Amino acid sequence: MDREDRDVKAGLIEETQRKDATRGKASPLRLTPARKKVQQQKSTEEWSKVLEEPVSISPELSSWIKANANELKIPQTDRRWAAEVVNDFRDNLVKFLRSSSDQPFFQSADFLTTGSYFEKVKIHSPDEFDMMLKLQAPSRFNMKELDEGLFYQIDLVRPTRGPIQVFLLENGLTLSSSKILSETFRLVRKFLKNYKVPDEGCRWEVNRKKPGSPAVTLSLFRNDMYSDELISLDLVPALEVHSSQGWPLPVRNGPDVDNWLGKKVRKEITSLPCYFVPKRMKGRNLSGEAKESWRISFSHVEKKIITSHGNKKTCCEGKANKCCRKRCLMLLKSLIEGLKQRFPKELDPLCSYHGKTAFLHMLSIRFDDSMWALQQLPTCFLLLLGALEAHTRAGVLPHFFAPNYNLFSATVFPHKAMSFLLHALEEQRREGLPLLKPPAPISPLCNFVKGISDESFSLPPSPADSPSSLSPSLSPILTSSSPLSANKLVRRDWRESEPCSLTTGVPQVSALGPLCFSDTSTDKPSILTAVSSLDTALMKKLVLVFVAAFVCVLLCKL
DNA sequence: AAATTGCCGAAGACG
DNA sequence: CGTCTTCGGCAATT
Repeated sequence: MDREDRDVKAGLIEETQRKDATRGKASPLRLTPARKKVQQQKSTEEWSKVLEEPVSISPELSSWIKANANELKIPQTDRRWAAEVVNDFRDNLVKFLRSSSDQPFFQSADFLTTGSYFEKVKIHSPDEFDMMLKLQAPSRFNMKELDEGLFYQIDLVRPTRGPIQVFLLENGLTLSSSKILSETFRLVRKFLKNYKVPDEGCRWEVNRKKPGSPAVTLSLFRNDMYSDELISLDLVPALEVHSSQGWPLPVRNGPDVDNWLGKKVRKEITSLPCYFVPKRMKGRNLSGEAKESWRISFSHVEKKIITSHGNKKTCCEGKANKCCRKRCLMLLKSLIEGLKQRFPKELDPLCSYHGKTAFLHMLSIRFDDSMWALQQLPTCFLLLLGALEAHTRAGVLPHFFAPNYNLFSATVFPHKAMSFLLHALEEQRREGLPLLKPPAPISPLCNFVKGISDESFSLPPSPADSPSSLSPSLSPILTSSSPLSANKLVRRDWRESEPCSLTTGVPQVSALGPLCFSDTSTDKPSILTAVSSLDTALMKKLVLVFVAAFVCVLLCKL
């Protein structure tokens, strides 16, 4: 531990020296355009704090962060099975849409894979997938800004008789986001009627439409009667506006990446097409057009710049140049998930995109690869966390591509939630980041269960084998009390029973939750996994209750 | 011209 | 640590 700490400190000093010596000019944190831009966006003092205050970091905290960073990867057995199921769905849906004369506008559809799984920053388990269903725009559009560069009304430049016609409002020009979305729902449902999942033990279900969501969300279940969601897949129809038309005016300049990725890359980025997803603006009493608003999407660009994130070409080439950028984002996502899991109601407006946005801003400011050396992961992560804290404190988090849009504005992120988040973040920092959660204190019971399922069902390497290896880790042991996440499986249940977690809050679970999932199927592997997960769940509950009772007794005696 | 093939980089697994 | 493998992405090819 001492050694590690020395390494970290040595790394820090080294970095400082290099910065001062080899880049004789001003420190990047002072005078660069990026810095100036940020200063315009938010208070100077906040950023000075975030970026210049030396981060003091205890050896314990350092190794805690490192240990957690190693717990984020997704196991290959799970990944393999999930990839097979998801890819098969995708390929067949595309085939279906192309051959579907029923809806000509969707015949040109193609997939664009986005989101954290495909950015290789998905953590813990391949249980969430995001895909955009690209829809080719047949002609030119007027993109009328509705809200700070993020929401638009989309009108055809002139009337058309093309297949897009059925998705226009009465004026014959305005493209209706709700009509496109409902049609996507209809087509997906129609597709599923005749679609067979490669793993016969499973089925896809279309979730109910959520107001304001641009996605058709599908859940993969095992065929047991009370099965839990194994995979959630977001399918978002995305209108592709051809690159020849350029990005809409409010975002025309592209993101602030000149120092980090270079002007040339920014040009390349803005010459890509842009996409619009059928997302309604938030707010009551919207006008007719505002109800049909579209949100501009940069998922494809985000994916590009996260996968090729280096300031120099050599970043992450070979072992010596490995950087810790992605690991930092993964850690931040993990913390955000942890916070949301513990405070589902209070932190409902918080999502991983806030973390991603803070991350992107951070990359554009701390642009040099040497600042992200792998050994400096704890420092870098704490800086990133500090940046999120600063954004929270200021109530300002500009969208990375539409900087006039504040993701932390009170209309989308209520003050109450904002100050709760600030408190929660400060508390996490104070307490040494307990919600990053421990490096698998894997309970013996867990191993025992896993051992059983692995050994007694070492089926031949067939589709049937994979789910049984996936299920134990995905089993629904505790479910959150939040209605939003109630149907979402909650993994790494032991987090709830960590001693440290008891200091920050009572686990928000129903003590009888697992009983609801008791399962009476005839399928062998699923019986096993259901029962074993029930066992672990009950055991953990019992332990928790026992500990609580013990504490009570102690307190009473005092 | 839809579908197959091969190549490469990223990252997990394993010794 | 280094090596092997898998997956995703791309484009050439048939």
